[in-house]
Amino acid sequence: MSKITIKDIARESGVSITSVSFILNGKTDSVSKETKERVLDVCKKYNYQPNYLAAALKSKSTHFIGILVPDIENSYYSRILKILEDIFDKKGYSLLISSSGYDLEKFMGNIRNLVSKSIDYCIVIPPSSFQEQNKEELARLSEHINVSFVIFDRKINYCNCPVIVNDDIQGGYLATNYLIKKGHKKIYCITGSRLVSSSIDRLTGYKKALEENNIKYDESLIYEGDYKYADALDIASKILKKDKNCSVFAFNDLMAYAVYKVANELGLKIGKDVSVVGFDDNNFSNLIYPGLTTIRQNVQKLCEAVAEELFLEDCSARTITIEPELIERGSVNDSTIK
Amino acid sequence: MSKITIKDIARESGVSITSVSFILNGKTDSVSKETKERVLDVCKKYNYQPNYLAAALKSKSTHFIGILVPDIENSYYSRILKILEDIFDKKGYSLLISSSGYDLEKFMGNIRNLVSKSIDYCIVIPPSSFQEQNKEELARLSEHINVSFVIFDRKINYCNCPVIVNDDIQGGYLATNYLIKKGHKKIYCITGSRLVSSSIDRLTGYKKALEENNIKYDESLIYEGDYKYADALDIASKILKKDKNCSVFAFNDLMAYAVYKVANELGLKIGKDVSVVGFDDNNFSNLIYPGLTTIRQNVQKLCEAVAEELFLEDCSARTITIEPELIERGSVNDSTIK
DNA sequence: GTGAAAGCGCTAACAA
DNA sequence: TTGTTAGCGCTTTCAC
Repeated sequence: MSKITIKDIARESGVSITSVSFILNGKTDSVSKETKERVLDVCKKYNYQPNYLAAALKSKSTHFIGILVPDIENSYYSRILKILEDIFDKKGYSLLISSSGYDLEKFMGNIRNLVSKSIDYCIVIPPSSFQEQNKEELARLSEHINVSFVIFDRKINYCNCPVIVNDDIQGGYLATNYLIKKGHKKIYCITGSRLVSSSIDRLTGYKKALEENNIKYDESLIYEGDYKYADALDIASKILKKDKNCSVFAFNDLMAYAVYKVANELGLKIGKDVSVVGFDDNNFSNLIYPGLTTIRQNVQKLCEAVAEELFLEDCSARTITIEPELIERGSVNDSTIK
Repeated sequence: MSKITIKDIARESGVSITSVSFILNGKTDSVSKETKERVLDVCKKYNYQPNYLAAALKSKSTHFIGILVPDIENSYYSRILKILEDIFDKKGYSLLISSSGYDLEKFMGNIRNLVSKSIDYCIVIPPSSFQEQNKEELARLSEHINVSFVIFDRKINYCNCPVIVNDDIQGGYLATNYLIKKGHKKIYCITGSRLVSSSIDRLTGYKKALEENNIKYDESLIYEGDYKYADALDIASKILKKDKNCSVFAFNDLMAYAVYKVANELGLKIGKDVSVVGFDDNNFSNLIYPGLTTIRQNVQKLCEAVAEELFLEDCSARTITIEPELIERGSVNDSTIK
């Protein structure tokens, strides 16, 4: 019942604690083979599990990585968590996940909480409400403690740490250019909040594609959404009622689904009457009918970059950008072959 | 830079370590107000964060709760994680999440890993491959260590710990009865693996509803799926090609989406030509067109029950069952008013 | 090749 | 009301 310790193992195998510790930690150069085997046998016999805490206390390394996401339930973040868990598991690290729920207060509290748990590293996806003023607290934290930070998925350039993001400009460009090549010239946008960098960048990419194709940018085609389904429903309704044969670039898949819904209700066919391109490539985008053509961020690469930068332990400010790709499915009609 | 400790605080405020410890832990009865204030000031000044690890090592309680889920990315599990995180956060516990990926080996390895991290409690959602033979190892683990286990979401009655599950029999009954009341008599089923308890129970509920309504059970209407989308596509295709105006009870929403997809491809309308009821109420089921009528497990209640049972620390075997509800949307036609 | 011993930062008797 | 002190289980230096 009572947990057995390294002391018990040492006593049972008739060696010192030191030897047991060495054997368990692979520092086996200075230990005879017989001793090693005997100790290992005893460990197995008693099903000995070293106390991680005590080891961490002494060695100053918990092998815990804290990660702050706005919302675990969001499939985009849960995908990231899964990949990161996989990557770090292989390196012997455990993830301490904290869901800050888009709330800034909770977010800062969660950081403090993680830090007090002696994490070695910290991956931060800040809520969109994260502002310049919070930089200071983050900086103070990382100064007072011995934790390397990395910012992920949000272009925040005023923190003294690496920032890893998707190339949203390129994503916006890819989506728009695809629609143009399919013969669409009048392309509506449903953006996210026009204050957040991802949305700003996607729009920049949109404009770039138009420009390259000599299409004039028309502000009246741009509708500001908030990356949520509900609001996008209203916007889609406005667009489709005005313009039954339109093409829409939704700045995330969720809002693209709203276009599907409204089109269905109006008896319009996606991929024939109306064309939609999304952004994210949610799991569902391949299940829906017709499949949603969308921009896929290279989440795997993004996560690998996070791990790489983190272990560099170089907290100078820099931005790493990962290229997205276009996933072609059936939600866009080809009006060049009409 | 170097982390400051309770010792530093004691020295700076001119009191003993004990007093600081007491003040920080709210055992303030035996400390004068002035001392308390002084110490607190010093703590704030130096931005002191107590070392959680050292405290845990001494007090034998880490306030970590381990949780094993088959797959973080699955929205059903990520929903559970979010709710559990919320519940336990309020009680001052942090979740150590482990994704076992449906693989039994990895699952058992993860349990051992969590245990070595000195978790206080452990919530287990076993992979479906979890078998009687693993009971022993689980039992051995919980014997050698001081961790209370709870099994969640899987009816495994041979472990010596509480089991919290949704009432799948009732769920199956609710879905089937609803279809019957809408005038459907010939109801196809796409089940999960007929070896897992959830699937067995849902089918039991299905039969119960038929019986109550004097409809004969017809084995040829039952198709065994595996809770995945891809396979369900084939099954849906078989069913719909044979029977264009049918009604289907899919044992989860994902497989219901497959019915949508196939119906769309065949030019059949869900909610008019073909009727579907799902199970789970995924986020997406309200976004799809038409909305999917489905069975919603009361995840909140399920999670609350988990917390409650866990803290009871009574590891006697018992099963707690939570009632689901039917969410009516537009995927079933009313053939009584034809 | 092996072991004694110091100490990581904290808690909580016990003493004063 | 406050301080002294003995550990928690482990790592690691240094001596044998």
